[in-house]
Amino acid sequence: MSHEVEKRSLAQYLEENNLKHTKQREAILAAFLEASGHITSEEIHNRVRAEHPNIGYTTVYRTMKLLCDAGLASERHFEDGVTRYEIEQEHHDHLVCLRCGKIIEFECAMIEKTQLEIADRYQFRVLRHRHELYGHCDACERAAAATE
Amino acid sequence: MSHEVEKRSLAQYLEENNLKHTKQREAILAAFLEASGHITSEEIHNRVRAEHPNIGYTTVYRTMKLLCDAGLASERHFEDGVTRYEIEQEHHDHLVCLRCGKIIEFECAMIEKTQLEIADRYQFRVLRHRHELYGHCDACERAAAATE
DNA sequence: GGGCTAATTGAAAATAACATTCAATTTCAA
DNA sequence: TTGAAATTGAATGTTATTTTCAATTAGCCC
Repeated sequence: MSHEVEKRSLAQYLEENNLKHTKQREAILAAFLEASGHITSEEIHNRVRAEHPNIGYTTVYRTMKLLCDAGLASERHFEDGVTRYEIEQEHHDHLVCLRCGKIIEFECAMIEKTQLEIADRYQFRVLRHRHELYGHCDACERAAAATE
Repeated sequence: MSHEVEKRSLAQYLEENNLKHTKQREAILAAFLEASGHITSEEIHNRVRAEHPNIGYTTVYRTMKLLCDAGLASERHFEDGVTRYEIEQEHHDHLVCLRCGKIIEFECAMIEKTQLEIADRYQFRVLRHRHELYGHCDACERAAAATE
């Protein structure tokens, strides 16, 4: 059994908030963690149903919201309008391929630092941020070149 | 009459694409430009109706899409899930206040440059990007402090 | 272990934002 | 002016997400 840390973290959150520990919540957490990031509710639902065929969409939505509140997941809105969830951990930013949808993560301390300087200039207190570069990944760029 | 440049720009786009110049399109463009950025379709619709009570939502949606194609506007998806349009011009990024919704624009050549270096590292071709810092603006931060 | 009560579930219906359809209207080139 | 093609807007369709509500379940108390 993996994801012990996250399971315990969820259990703690449930307990602290007088919420109940259900197999649905456990299953959804597992499915989400196994998928390793940037997953939609629909994808989570599909994965969960493989093991637990009668867990509904609704429960997936609700549970993902709960995982966000619990600090285990966070919502992301890329430019296709569908909400995706990612594992809440060290902050990272994204390269998003507009052709194949591939998502690459990156981090850059220099940019993070510059951001804060800019915010300072406007007396703005930064709580979180998003930084996404949209374009074509290597494979798609080659494919596009080959087609022309 | 202001916004002459944009009007001419739209007229040119319509002509080049064998599209027609209608008063609805002109009115929507004017309402959009007067609003100065980060506006939703609904807000545009409200503004347009003040002058032209029988222009429908549909026409606003379609026209905003057209203005995007024409390069006069561009779509933005902040974290509330509603599409907003902004005037297409020099690229800039955003500070978004989570309390009052205020949106401040900023630019930073250093960050732009660093971005490209990162993309290079992944053989990624950047077509566009978004960079948003979410937090509290000065006024809201003070308000929050006063409440506590 | 059984009872109890509040939390949870899931199917269905509701909502919100946006897209499409289609008949009626309008633009504009000839 | 005319007529074909584009446009409009009301209504309807979609898609993603949320709410409702009756039925079920978790987990404390005995």
